[in-house]
Amino acid sequence: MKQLTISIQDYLKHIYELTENGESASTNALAAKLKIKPASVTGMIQKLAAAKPALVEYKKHQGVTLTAEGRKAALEVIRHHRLLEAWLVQTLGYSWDEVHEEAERLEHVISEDFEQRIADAMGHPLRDPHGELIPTADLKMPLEEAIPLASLRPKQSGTIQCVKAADPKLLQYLKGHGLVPGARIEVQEYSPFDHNLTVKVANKIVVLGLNITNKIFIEVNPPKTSKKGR
Amino acid sequence: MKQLTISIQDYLKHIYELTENGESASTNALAAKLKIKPASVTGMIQKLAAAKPALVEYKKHQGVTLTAEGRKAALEVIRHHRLLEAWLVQTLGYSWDEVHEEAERLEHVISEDFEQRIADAMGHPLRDPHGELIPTADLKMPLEEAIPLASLRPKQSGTIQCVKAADPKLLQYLKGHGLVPGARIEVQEYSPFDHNLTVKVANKIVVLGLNITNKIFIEVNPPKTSKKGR
DNA sequence: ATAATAATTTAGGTATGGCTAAATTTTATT
DNA sequence: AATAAAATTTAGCCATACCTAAATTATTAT
Repeated sequence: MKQLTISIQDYLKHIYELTENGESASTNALAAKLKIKPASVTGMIQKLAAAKPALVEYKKHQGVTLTAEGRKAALEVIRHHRLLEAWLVQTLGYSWDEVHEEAERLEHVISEDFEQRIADAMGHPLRDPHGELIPTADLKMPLEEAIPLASLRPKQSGTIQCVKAADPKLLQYLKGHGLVPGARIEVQEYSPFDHNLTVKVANKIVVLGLNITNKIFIEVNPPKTSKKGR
Repeated sequence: MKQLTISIQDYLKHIYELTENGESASTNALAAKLKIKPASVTGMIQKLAAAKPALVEYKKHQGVTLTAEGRKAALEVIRHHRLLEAWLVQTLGYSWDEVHEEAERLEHVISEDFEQRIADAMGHPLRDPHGELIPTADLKMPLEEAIPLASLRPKQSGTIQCVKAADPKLLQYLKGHGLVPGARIEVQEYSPFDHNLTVKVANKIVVLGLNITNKIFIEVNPPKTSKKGR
């Protein structure tokens, strides 16, 4: 497979993220995510669909999905990104709200050799500093067991696995409340009208809106049934 | 100063290297170094000379030199490159013949923040793994005291400071003979016709041609005069 | 000094990957 | 079903940075 341009790598990565839920990625959504105009997106996806091994599946007015080829390429970029984030945090003391931007540029230029060296150096981590799963070296995405905090209800508890956010301000805010991967969390109240959740983390009580609870992913503790063990 | 394209950064870096000796860089030499056609170089240097703060000084058919602006930009890239080489060798176990290519791509995308973090982490090294001087944070190139091995004659001795070579094969060869920065070296014979030097390094004798002795830079020991101290 | 050669520049072309404005579809509303 | 609104595509432009071929200028040799 030939070397893809940085631009194409970016398209594929963002298409991957938009299609993770199984839906196809719309021109507009892609344009918004890439911060370019929709018309430019149309041009590029036509090119990606026409490529010799097609990288995307595309029919006019129906959005795009990745082909197997395209997905491989996307996972390669995502693997680079997440390994880099982990590595920058571990070895250069970046905080989790600073790494994204740096990794965003480095992900396109590091060699496979570099990728392997940092993966080895870190002992092949499963997740990046935000808790996002890192695609394996053979480019398969591990299965995510965690579910959105938004789907939990009072009495349920678990451990934060992943925080899907990039905005530095938000990340700083979350860290300030102890809402980081590894933290244990317990839902205390649910407000059905605004979908706010009152939760306990780090021995403190916080009320979180849907905007936030949708971005925090939890591995849920088994419900305590009548006190017989398992 | 606005952000320069990768292409422009590369031009400036190579112009810097070609003009270190004080001469101007010819279109042809630049083209050879950049591995592009001379016609393309002409176009670009015209653009660089016409830039709002001019980056190069250029008169038709007379080659280019850097302006103060251009030199700053070149030194920034070179600082990135050399810090990265040192960093990759120190933390990821790259060997000195492997780092160049990787640094070549990374140098254009790392942030100033990244630059500072690795410089701090390494304690602000003076030289990279080849012994090349690293421009300071305020973009001044330290003065090189070392002189080419080619200019030494029998009885002279010194320490290798720098090996100006990028070709991996050559670098491996040199390392195999102990011709690395820090090694002590003593000239034993000089052959005036082919300019070969017979030298002693690491307790072994090697004969080196001008191609090599021009690339190894030595900090010379003071001559042993009659045995009175200094 | 002239001719041959080498170096450099000009002219015109290509591929990438953006943009705007206008045309077309699709979707939603009445 | 007709129309309004939104999404998408087409068409035509622009900048970057490379290329080839031809023209020009410099340099070198006779």
